[in-house]
Amino acid sequence: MRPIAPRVALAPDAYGHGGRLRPLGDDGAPLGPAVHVADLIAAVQDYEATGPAPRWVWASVESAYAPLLPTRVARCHDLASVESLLLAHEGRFGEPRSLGAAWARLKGLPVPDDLPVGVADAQDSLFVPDRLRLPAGVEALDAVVDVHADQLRRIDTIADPVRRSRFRLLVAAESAGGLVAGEMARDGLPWRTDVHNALLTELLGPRPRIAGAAPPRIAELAGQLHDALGGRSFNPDSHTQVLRAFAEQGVRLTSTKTWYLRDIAHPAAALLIRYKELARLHAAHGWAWQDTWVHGGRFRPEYVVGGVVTGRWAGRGGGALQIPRVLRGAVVADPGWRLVVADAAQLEPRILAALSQDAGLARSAAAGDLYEALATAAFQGDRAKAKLGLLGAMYGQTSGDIGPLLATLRRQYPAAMAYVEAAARTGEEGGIVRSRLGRTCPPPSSDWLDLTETAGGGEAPGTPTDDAGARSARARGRFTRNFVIQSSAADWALALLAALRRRLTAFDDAPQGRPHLVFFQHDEIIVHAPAELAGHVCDAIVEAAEEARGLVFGDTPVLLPLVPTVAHTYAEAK
DNA sequence: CGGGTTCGCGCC
DNA sequence: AAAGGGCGCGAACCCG
Repeated sequence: MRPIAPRVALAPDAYGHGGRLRPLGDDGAPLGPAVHVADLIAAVQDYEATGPAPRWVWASVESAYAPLLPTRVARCHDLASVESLLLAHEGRFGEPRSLGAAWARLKGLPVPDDLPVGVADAQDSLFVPDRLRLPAGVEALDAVVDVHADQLRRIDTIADPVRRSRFRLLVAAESAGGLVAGEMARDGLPWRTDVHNALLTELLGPRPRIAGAAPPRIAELAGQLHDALGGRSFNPDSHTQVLRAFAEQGVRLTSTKTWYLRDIAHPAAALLIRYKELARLHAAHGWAWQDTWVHGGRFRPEYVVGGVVTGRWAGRGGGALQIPRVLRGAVVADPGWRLVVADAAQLEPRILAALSQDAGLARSAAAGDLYEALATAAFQGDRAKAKLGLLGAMYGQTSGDIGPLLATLRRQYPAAMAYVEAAARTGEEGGIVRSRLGRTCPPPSSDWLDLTETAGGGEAPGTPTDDAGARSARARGRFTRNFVIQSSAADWALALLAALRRRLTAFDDAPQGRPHLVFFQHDEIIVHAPAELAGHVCDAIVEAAEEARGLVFGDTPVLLPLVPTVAHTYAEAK
């Protein structure tokens, strides 16, 4: 018999199917000795099935959860993810986050760098245990126990009880995100290669027999482009050659950006726009992409939880978070199954309303269409202006005719505007800002010039150095201004994912099959579910969104609606 | 020749 | 319709 424990530290063996476990209390202190089990999956299943499921404490999803899948666990504490959150919170942004690095810091030993991401996938010589970066002779489980206790202690040092409990929520949500990411990477997104091929053939012509050859439609456009620009041969993919070809026709371009080309009267401009569209589709999501990334009817990208400083996820390989709209018809539910697609409408302005507690903006955010309500209240019913102004306020836009819109917002929604402007000022002055749950932005660094040096350098106003310093200060102000909103939106989305994942486990034993998350992109999710359960999944989504709102923002009138649609294909849902 | 940078565009 | 924030990625390009 095993002891009941609120937490269990887990470390798989370097080889084989066994591993070591150690029961822990909620304070991280061991409740008993470490035990070795020959069958780690069976041991984990036993814990999960009998008694309250513990919180598994492990080095990382990659090292500990991936080997367990498809066995699922209810909750975990992911040391690598939490180490990142804590380091940033402590003002030590970017230090190595592996178990070995955290352990070495704790013991006052030289800290190893993290291995670059993706290396283990490319090189067989790098086993998962090596990625932990522990010195030889140190038991992984002992390091897990020590680092975990230290992390709990560091969390406890957050003095303000509200901030401390929010940070604990962030830790739990980030860890749950790791579970979701691991599961989604394994399950994959349903992807119909026949539909994808039909779409490609329709747009590009038949797949070229010779690898590397341009598809017919692209070759044809390249020919027309040459003819339109004087017949001289040039590479339409080359920025500089395109500029030169246009110049030879007497058209001086400063850029080959699509939006810029739209205003160019020369007939070659429209051809180039179309060429670029199709060439990009072919290069980024064409047949070669499909060969690499789609197998067995599933697109299997990797997700990197917390891969973006704001807490958004990043993708690794395959452009998981950039599926082009024209290809969304290829995402099709299996026969007898449905896609439940849900996205959070107008999430970021709603997050601003909740963060700033601006009474007027909150009233608008209590409505179904925030921009419409905002327009009625302050912009004479002009929805476009309301949207433009609010987006400009959140992103720090200064150009265009936005000045009067910002002035209106400042007058009508002083608390909301003060909130983003305070964040911008903090960033300009070199300070740091945090999300609602405590995710911390990076300090000024190589990306932004050293502001203090510029400010204190005795430069006269108007010198080039001063201009550059001021420009970079404003750039960082725009970053921190957006950070507080984008990262708090990510907090909510992460809490939502965790809540939804937990609700979906209620259907784990459904005879038709288990509904599962197959896609997550910032403010949008897709659940693949048996048709009979799609309605229940919709309910679970709505409830999870509501739970996340309460967890992250407490009692707020601001709605953060997540609207589910049941569909056969992703394209249909939008 | 390979690695790093720039540009442009896909997504939110 | 773009512009402000955040990304990944591919092709071209630059450099040692």
